[in-house]
Amino acid sequence: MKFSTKGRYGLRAMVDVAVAGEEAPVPIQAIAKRQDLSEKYLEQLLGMLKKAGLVKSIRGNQGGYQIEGDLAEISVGDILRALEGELLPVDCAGFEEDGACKAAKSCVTKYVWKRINESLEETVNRITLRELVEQTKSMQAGTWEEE
Amino acid sequence: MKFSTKGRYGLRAMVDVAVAGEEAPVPIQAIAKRQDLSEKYLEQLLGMLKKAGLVKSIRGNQGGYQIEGDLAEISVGDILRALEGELLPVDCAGFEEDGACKAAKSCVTKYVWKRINESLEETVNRITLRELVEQTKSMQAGTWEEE
DNA sequence: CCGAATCCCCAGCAATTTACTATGAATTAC
DNA sequence: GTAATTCATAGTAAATTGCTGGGGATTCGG
Repeated sequence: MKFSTKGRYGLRAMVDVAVAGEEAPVPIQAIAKRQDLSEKYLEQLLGMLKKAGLVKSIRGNQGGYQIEGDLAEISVGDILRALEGELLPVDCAGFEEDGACKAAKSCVTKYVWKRINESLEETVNRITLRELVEQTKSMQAGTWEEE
Repeated sequence: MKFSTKGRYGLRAMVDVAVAGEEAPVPIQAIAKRQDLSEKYLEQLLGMLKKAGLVKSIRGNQGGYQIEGDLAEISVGDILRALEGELLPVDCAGFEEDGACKAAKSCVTKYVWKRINESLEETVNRITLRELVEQTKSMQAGTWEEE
């Protein structure tokens, strides 16, 4: 029950692009350097984020990535789903109705997974990229205090 | 971001033992048959649950497993932690203070993981084994309706 | 139009984890 | 004593993770 590096690095990359890319597009190299991540690996993650419509890319010299759309309308859930796939903690749980699990009929654990999933979704969908950007800026400005 | 079969099968096994083991101890074979799981694999899972103090075992003929302690005081969180280890979605997140992550100082994603973790913990700690047992019994009796 | 800086795509691969299976010993009821 | 159990440890095939590498396509600046 862990997020992989895809989710972890990718979220950091998104925040980085959002903070650094308000004017010019942000090249992978710059993200890699600031976040201390592999360029090649970041390439893949940004590819996923692009396919999900969360960033746009500008090719060629002076190119790079920028956030696609409104910071306030991109949630952490969107980002993590793009990188990790559906966040469902298990495959059964009635999300796909047909018999993944023989015992489904009298299997109460299904409801457990459902509840876990709901609370997870609610949490990640409620946090927006905009919040994270603002918080990052305050931290960098020194006006942020550990909560 | 998925639970492994350890968590999924193990939780089902716990419910099974709780429901079937009110009088006599429940042998692995019986759990395996009812839940359609491998005996050998279940052996391992029950070993973990025992080490965590959630079940007790009676060896020898007529032996098997029983829940250790009060159903109302065993939470799904206890069970999943015994099987999956800590549920933390990532390694950083300030749960272990020292520098797992270079960027920690200005890394806002830490707070994201913290919030996810809190909501997950709250959910799993709130569901008790007792609830699951009661729900299972109603389902088996036919007095349970899909919600 | 050239060359450097970019993104883009796909293949490969070592290490780790997962989900078991196998073997055999120790214990206990009858 | 024998059959039914738990217990402990080891092995292992398949999948997943976390990258690395090669080579191409695109674009800007001069």
